[in-house]
Amino acid sequence: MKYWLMKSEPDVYSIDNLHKDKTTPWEGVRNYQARNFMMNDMQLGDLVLFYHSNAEPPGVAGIAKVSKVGVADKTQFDKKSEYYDEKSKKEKPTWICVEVEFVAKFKNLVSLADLRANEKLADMVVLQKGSRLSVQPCDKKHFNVVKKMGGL
DNA sequence: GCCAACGTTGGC
DNA sequence: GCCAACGTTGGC
Repeated sequence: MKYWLMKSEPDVYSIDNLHKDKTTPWEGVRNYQARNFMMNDMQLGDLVLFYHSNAEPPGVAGIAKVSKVGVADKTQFDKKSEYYDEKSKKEKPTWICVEVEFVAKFKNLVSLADLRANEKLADMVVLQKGSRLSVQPCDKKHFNVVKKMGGL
């Protein structure tokens, strides 16, 4: 079982949206490194820190888990979508993602400042300089520290 | 709104 | 294959 951190802008899709929807396909990723993590490395049941980016304040809002793998991102075939990719073929979609399922919402958001203040998290990927990747691996020990900070 | 970091594109 | 130009991410 692996652990991950996935970023979403709460104005677009927040932990509350996921709570309401129960599950959601993680569509719209158009970065190969992020896609490859979803396509090659994620497995059913992997746990995910749900991170609110471009938020006030930014931080980890809760936990989700991988509930389906090998999901073709349907926005790549939707001409009206900003994520439309004319080069992608239906028989062999370029953009494969996963479906995630709501697990829990933190009582209190664990802000980026909180993460930075915890020395146990010093080498966590999301805290490294220039770490823009929207899907990134997370150490089990970091996951557990953040989970505890979130009150779970 | 600014800007650092980093990915992508395209000319050569 | 190099690299400059450009675009995007995302914190501040």
